[in-house]
Amino acid sequence: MTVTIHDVAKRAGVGSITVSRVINNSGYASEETRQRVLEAVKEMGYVPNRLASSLRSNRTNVLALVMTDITNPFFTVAARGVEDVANKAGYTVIFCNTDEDKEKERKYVEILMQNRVDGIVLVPSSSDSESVETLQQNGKPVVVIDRRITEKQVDQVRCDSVAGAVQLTQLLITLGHRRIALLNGPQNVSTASDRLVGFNRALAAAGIDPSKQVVISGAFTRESGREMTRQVLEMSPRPTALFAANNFIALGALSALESAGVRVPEDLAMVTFDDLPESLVVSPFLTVAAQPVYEMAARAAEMLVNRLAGKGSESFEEIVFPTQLIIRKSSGTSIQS
Amino acid sequence: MTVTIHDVAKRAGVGSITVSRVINNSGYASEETRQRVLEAVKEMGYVPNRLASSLRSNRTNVLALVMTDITNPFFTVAARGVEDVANKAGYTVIFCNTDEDKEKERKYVEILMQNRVDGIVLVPSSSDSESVETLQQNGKPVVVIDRRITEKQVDQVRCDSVAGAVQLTQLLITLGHRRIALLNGPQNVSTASDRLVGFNRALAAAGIDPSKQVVISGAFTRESGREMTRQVLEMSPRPTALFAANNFIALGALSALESAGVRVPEDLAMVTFDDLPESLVVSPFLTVAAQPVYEMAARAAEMLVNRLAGKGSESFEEIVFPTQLIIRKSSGTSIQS
DNA sequence: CTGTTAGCGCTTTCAA
DNA sequence: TTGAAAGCGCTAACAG
Repeated sequence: MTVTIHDVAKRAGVGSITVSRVINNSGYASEETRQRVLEAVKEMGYVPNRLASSLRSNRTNVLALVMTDITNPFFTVAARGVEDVANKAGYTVIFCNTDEDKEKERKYVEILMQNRVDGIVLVPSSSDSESVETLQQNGKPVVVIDRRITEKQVDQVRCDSVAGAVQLTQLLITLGHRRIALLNGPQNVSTASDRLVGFNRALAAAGIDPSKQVVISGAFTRESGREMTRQVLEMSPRPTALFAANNFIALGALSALESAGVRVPEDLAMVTFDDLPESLVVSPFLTVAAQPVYEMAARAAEMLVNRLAGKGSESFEEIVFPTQLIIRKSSGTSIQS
Repeated sequence: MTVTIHDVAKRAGVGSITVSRVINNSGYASEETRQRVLEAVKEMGYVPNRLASSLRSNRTNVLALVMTDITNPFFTVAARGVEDVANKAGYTVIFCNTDEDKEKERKYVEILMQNRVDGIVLVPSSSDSESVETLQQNGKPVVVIDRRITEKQVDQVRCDSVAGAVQLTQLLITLGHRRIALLNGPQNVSTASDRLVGFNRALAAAGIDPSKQVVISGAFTRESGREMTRQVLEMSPRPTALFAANNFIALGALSALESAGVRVPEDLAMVTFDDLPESLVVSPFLTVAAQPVYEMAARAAEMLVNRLAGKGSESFEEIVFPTQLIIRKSSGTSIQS
């Protein structure tokens, strides 16, 4: 029924291992033999069976990127970063969405291990994710990206969320703001907790009591951003500035503010983490701490590829990229307080 | 080294086939045996090898979505539609980006066949894509989505681009526009050619000579949208309305218009195909012909899953969804011509 | 430069 | 309800 390597071998009048060598460009083969084999392959419409090949060789040449939500432009850019590097190194990439759900993450990791992917780039759904442990126990190289994981020996690539939050907060303070609301992500995600740390640090350094500021913890979603913003708008005195912990929260905030007729930055200043990709924005307006997502993802993929090639460093690497402060209109100008 | 099914079998004191049955919930197994097997599985940290399983059973339980660009929100929504349905049916989904490149598409299809995925949802990079033929020759079920393919017997799911373009064009005509510029995608993609057909049809029906209208063919990208818009702005007499053939072209147009200080809709009216996902838009502004992307993708996945379950219809199905005209501000009000 | 042998880990087939 | 034997298609290891 299906054409196998043996059929091709017979047709070409060679041994099947020779066909294997020609197909995979491994080992020697005389030019003449090579031609005959390739011809037979074409004539018979032979499609190598990677399942068999991988079973035997113990390599699939497949990597996986486990992330929270491909719907977020942040991650779709990350996906391209991983894919580009991986493809160049001869790997195919599989993408998985965990929706910030620990159980979904566990399931995907299980499936990936069953399918014997060679390595994994992981955006852990929460700080106490057990995926790294599971994977390492099974001898699968992992690189954790974007978020920290508690007490784990593992390769990591991420941005300096603390420093980025400090920059954004300092900017607002410099502009005269003394009541700033932080619309944050879930506490159990390191990017959220780190941004809170940076927020507090900048406030304290400026002699402002952090405990008197408004900090709301929600989800990294637009809907949550709207909801948190509504809460802020009902406060009195109302904060004069908003610090959104990621792009989706910022979009939700903008939408809620517009509904309420609150102008940015005239009535309320705003800053946020994560820039939106140029392709999706008509005219950039938000003051942001931008993360070099593509580079981070590409770097993570490189580390993985290197480990698989036996070229990785002995110890685990931890790479922290700086954020870039981009000041635009949403943060406004100095205010009188 | 690795724990195999035999190791588990030995530990549980049963035959390996029994372990297989318990793991896959196939065939009979007494409750006692089942418990002993599951215990052994857990104790030994056994991870079934799907490569071996698939090699033997000739099923991978993996589907693939081959699309042009996951960076486009249109496709990220489509991805979720396929994934949700597929997961529910017990399949994992692999995503591939072709970047509208025929060669890349060919390569991915090749890899997917080598990996013996069970079926494929395909957004063909161009109307003359040969992927369908290749896949069908290898007995792989395919469902073509979003775009038509010339002269092919294959399951298809898409939107009625002609009717959508007619609606958008009619709206502009009704508002008094007589000089409309169509910023289109590449000619060899059916959604582009169909939208041109609808555009012309609506004009002709209104007694306007289509051949006197401005039609530019570019790519479905933001950069191309900018470039085409610049061309339009230099024309004299300048068109009074813009018809963008997809969301990225529209975003590029908006950006170019803003740079040029041209206001929408006051100075120039605008309509476009494809709505942007709610999560990415602060306040919807564009008048669009919206496509039910998620539903289309889900339907395509269903067809595929059904075929694989032997429940598909005898003949090939062709499902065409209607577009939904959503009138917002960008199309403006009636003008005097 | 080429081939033989064996076996990767699982499930199908048949038998009990 | 359970098991033994065979083999899916390929490549590692060795030999020539």
